[in-house]
Amino acid sequence: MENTNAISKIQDAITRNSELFEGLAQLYKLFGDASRVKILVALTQSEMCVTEISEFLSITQSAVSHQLRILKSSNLVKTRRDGKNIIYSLADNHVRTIIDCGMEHITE
Amino acid sequence: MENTNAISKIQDAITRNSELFEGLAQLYKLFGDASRVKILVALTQSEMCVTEISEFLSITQSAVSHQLRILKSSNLVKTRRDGKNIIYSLADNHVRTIIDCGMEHITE
DNA sequence: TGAATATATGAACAGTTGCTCAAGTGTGAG
DNA sequence: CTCACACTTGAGCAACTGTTCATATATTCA
Repeated sequence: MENTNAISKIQDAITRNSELFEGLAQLYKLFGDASRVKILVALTQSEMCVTEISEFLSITQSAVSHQLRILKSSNLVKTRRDGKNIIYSLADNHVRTIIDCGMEHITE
Repeated sequence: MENTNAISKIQDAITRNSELFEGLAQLYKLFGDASRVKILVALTQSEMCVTEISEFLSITQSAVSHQLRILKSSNLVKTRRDGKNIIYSLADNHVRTIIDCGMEHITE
């Protein structure tokens, strides 16, 4: 049964790299919420402060702040202070790539 | 304030395409679970039946079946029957691309 | 310093998710 | 037909998520 054998090699590989795929799922979970995706998409275009973001999402500033905290602690966005404002921007270019990748699947 | 104006254009664009980004989030939600990611990764290597999948995930065959139903109704996987078995495979190549895309972010 | 603005944080709560268990459907072998 | 095997389905439930509300912190300006 060489076919079954090939499959058990795949299964082994996945079992061995279990943590890696859990990390992958964890990453995708961040993109799996409409508010967060919209925030990230907005930030691909320009850096923004919290108030600006909460203006176009129909959720409170508090909710935006909660989401931004999640995105920041996952290193998808970074911050800098500008007077009273805290300006959020993408931490790296992977975010753009990942969004584009998903968009391609959807808009086909 | 031309900068604020630029930002409100971004905000408009996101508000107008709101449904699109909700779809994007919906897509990523599918990849946002370790069991599902592992299933999808396995299927990038070879088609497999339900029992084979449940062998390397430490969850019951029933749980696998539930997840496969989600993946199938979202058109990420397709099925064919072979005797008593139902063989699952990827519905298209976007799944591979999306997984690769995420892996690149993680393994840096 | 005190008021106003911008953001963060914690508690609480409704909605969702992924699992298990039990029971069901479908297929092939004897 | 009946039994065994492969898979599906629905109910139930514990855990998790995203939001709101109330409150706290930080900065600027008068």
